[in-house]
Amino acid sequence: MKDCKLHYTDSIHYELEQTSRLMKKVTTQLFEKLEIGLSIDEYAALDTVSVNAGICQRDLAKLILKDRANTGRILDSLEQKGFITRFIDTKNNRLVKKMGITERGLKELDTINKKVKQYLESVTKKISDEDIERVQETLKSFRLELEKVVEINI
Amino acid sequence: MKDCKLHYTDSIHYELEQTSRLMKKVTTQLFEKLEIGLSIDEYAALDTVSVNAGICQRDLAKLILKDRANTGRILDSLEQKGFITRFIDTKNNRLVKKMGITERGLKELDTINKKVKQYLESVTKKISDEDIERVQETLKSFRLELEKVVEINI
DNA sequence: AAAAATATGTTGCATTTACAACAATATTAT
DNA sequence: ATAATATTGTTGTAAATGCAACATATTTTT
Repeated sequence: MKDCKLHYTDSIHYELEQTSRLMKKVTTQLFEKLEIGLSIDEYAALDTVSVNAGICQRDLAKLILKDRANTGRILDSLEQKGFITRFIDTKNNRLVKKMGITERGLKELDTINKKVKQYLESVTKKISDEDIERVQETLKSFRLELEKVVEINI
Repeated sequence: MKDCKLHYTDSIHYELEQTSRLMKKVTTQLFEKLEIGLSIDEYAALDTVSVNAGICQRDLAKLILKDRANTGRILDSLEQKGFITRFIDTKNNRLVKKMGITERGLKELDTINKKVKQYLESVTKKISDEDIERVQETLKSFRLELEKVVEINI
């Protein structure tokens, strides 16, 4: 049945989407099993805020690649749980909502990282660090190429 | 602000999810621009059926990694457009819905492939074939590891 | 033979997600 | 100075997605 043409299930597009989808599933299940009170998206946002203190919402949206609407909603939840604080400030003379992680947020982040670390490592330990790194680098240049082509308006 | 811990935006999880999301966006925009009358998911299903004649719905769901419900809906659409035919058959003595691609479906698939090919190649041409292949292989073993861990019930 | 478990597909619903429209403010162009 | 454009965030809505429940039929267990 197979011919020499490149079919969907043989493409890098397929491999990427499937792996990414699976990874998300694994992580979601892990978060549920460990009874972590945050969604993965909330965790990703919290972690990103923790290393980018004073970032504004739109810039965060670009980093976590959600649109502005969803980023705002995720932050609402994190703020309501007391893990971040938001404050009005200016960036290029424009009013923006900046944010920072709270003490409680830092503590929570640390707890989650400790809980999750060994589980996530068990998934990647079968693959050599070199391979992981190489994949990550290639993916990044791939992603940067994609960014040139895609029309995003965040 | 950065410390030596591995943060979300430095992880392979991040790189995978972002690249995959971007790729989907690029492909969706491409399909719209070229006025292709199928969604990417429909295209993926159609292409997969074309190389797996007589596959049943559940097995297809496993390949395209959608759940049974969505796979059924995608196939409804493809059948309604006349690109596949479905028929009842048995597999291990159980009644299943099998399917095959129609003449029209084959023609459509060919048209889409011709339209899309050069555009998709332009995205990956900046990256060497070796790198692409290596990434694909590593992703596959990564995905297989993930499959051992995740609980799927399709 | 009856009951329990398994395989397959469909339906309904709740969540997630993206996109468009809007509001408010600041900058740039005319 | 006034109008047009750009930046940022919020709200509303429609589409996609996954999950649980159901329906049907078959196999396995008791």
